Amino acid sequence: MTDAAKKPPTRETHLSKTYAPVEVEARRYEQWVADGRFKAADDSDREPYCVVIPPPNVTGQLHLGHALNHTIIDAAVRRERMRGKEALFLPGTDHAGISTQNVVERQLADKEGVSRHDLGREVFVERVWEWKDTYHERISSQMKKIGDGVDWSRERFTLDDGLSNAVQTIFKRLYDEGLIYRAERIINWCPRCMTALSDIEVEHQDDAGELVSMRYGAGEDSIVVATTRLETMLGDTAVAVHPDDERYRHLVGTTVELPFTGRRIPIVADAHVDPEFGTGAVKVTPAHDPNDFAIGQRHGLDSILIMDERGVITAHGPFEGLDRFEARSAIAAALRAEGRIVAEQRPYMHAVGHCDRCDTVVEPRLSKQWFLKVERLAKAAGDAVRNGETKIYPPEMEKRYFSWVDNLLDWCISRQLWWGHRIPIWYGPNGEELCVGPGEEAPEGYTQDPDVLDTWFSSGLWPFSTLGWPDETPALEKFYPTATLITAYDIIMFWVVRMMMFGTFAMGRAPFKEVYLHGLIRDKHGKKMSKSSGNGIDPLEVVDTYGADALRFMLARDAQPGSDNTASIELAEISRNFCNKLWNGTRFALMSGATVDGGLPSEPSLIDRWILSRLSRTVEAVDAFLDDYEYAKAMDALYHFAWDDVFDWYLELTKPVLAEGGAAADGTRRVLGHVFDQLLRLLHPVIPFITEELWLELTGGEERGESLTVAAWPRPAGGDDEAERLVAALQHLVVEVRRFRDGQGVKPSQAVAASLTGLDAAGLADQEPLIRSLVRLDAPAEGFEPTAELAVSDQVSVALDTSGAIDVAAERARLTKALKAAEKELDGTTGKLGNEAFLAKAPDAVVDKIRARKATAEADIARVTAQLERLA
RNA sequence: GGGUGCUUAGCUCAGCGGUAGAGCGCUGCCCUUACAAGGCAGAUGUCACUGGUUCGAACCCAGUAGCGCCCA
Repeated sequence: MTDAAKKPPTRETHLSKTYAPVEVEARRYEQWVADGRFKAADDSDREPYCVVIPPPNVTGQLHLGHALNHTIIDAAVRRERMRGKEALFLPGTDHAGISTQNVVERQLADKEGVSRHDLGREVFVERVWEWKDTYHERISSQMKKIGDGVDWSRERFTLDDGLSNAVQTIFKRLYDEGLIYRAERIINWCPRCMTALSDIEVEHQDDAGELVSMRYGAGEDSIVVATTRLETMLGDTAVAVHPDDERYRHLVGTTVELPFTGRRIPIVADAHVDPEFGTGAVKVTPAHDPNDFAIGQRHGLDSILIMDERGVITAHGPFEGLDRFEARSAIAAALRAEGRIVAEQRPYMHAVGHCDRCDTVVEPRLSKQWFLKVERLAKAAGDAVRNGETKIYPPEMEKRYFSWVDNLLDWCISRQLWWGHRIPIWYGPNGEELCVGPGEEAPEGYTQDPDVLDTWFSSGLWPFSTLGWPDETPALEKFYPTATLITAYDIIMFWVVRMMMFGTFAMGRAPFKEVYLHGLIRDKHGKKMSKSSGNGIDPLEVVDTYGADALRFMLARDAQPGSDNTASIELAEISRNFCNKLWNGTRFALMSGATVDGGLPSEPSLIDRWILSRLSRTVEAVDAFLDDYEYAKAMDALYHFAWDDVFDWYLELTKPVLAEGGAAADGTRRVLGHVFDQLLRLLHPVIPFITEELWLELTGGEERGESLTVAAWPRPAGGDDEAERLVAALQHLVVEVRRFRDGQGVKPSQAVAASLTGLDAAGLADQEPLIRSLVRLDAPAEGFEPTAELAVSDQVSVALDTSGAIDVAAERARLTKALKAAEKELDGTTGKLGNEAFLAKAPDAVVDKIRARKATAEADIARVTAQLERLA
């Protein structure tokens, strides 16, 4: 035998002693992009797998919620790429109309002291584009840092030419089908953003206001109404009561004088009035309240706007020029002076709508706006899920989806902004209205509607506009409908429903086969993370400190369908530790001569069979979990396989074998190489950087232009029950001996003479040298006199000479405890088996199991009792 | 007010009808040349409460309380 065959070949590695992510990550990402690893082809024969990114706001920055979202998407796409699909993670950003315009306006005001009106529309929009270009770079670099494997050549922006064309195209189609119309309605108006909002851009918060009851008119014919928005009384055009309300029946049809205005307003009967609320009489302000508007329509009442677009009172009279909240107090004072205030309830908690962009109290306001008629579109969007065309994960989220799609009201799509897609409607000199499609021109003398469309109108087209629609592009042909949409559940109504509506309308097919809705990120106290509450964790800081892989692993190992994620910096540290363990485990395997050359041995040893079986079971589990978006469970399975099976046991078990050298060592080195090869593949979708670095080192594939990004995803090779059973017995034996040694205060490094009996019967005879090596048991020398005997199982026992007095008390305490546990088990099982009803009704399998447990308990009691007696 | 979800070890969460689990934290021992960002061993629970169904309930049903989310 040559020296080379005898000694395990060790390998030089240039892997550092601890894992240094920052150095590895930037280099790897650049290489992947340079090698086109994330580029998808439109013309391949591979099955398509496409996920479009939920477009972040182009002028924003990524927070942990994005990091979670991107991790899940990226892991899904990377896995499918490894499974041989034509995988496309399609990136892009949206223009975020209101918030971007707000930010730029604020900056102009602060730095230059000018408003957008000073600059004019054209110049202002140019300035926003400059702003966009600057911030776009920030988003892209953040995505690169967290490892998003996107096809950068396909990146889109909601305001780019192609997507603008898509917006104009669908607008025209919807308009021509009568699904887009202009109407005067009560809409949500933000007096600060000075634009209309859709219903879902209004956030309701419970605010402490006041409920004021006041008397209109005087004497017999007077009536008391209550309101939280006192200032709107200037626009009242009626008082309404329920038609069956006896208290007011005599007043219906009469009029009452409205204070300050000199107007007489009618008292009308309307069945929608709740006679239980307040006095049962309500003031009616059709121009400033949706319910009042409906009453106004039914009774032919006037609508009087009393404020301008900034919320300043315009009604003639003493309150003109006051802000709406100043007017509220001024009117209260004036009413009080006239003795009209009947009651005041303060504080009065009630839901108040706020602008979700700037938190200003929203003013319901009569206004002429463009609307999308949603009934038909929403029906199709709902049906796509009902008939299984699109499957929602987790299924509980369907309820949330249906509750939106089935109760949708017409969508106000016009915004009084300059940053966005301008509405393609032109008005003629004689009041003509013309919708201009792509490539068409409005006639001379026409002027375009000044408003732009809601940002969500363009993001609703995202799954097909980004693939080239309305052109029939190869990309659209290949990748639509996309495989899955992955996004947080709080965006169902904003985005998911709208893409489903537009997708079914424009394409005739729903845009996704599956929708996976993940949770939100909260801090460790369960609070939603936000900048304002100061509990936000910046994902880029985590990347700089612990690495992108640690960030991704942290997020993925906590991602359970249907529940929110808790994040804290400690969790990132735990994940970093896992990466470091993986690094060192692989480094050790390499130094031990792990190799992927030569294939697996034809007759693997018991421990090799065992780890291959564990590997196969792990592959099966991981696949099943990932197919159901069970990331937390998949990560848990991998974590335990890696750390418990591979690092804690297998590496230790191979040490003596490899030190011995020879044919056995040669086989083990190949199994070792295979196990790490497969483990790194399994982990790659979630922690791509470190796995790529290690895998290339293991396989030497870099010179051959290989990459883990396109390596084949593992397949289960089959379990080995016998090997698992035998190694479990071996582990049990090892743990028992260690526990005994520990209890006796024997140092781990101290060798102890011992004889082992019964290994044959346990099927572990061949493993004796391995066992001795693991727990430092020397062969008994001549004149061996054991001082203690350990009954490890029915079959195996270990006699040891601990070279000194046995700590009888410690051992007795331990055995007594074991005895008590066994007795409790015996009691429980005996009780069950003595129960006629249990024997009669429980399934046979359960009864058998209880019988087996009883037998085990009895054997344990006998064994432990004997040992206790021997100790005495 | 209407929906909806949650309550399991100190913390974050799995388990969802047949021996209560994981990670972190905690205790003791160990710098055993892969890793102290580590190793070995160990302790830890009236599974929110009250009833019910069942041979058997953390798990199913009903109610109560607390917390959260969505919508008005």
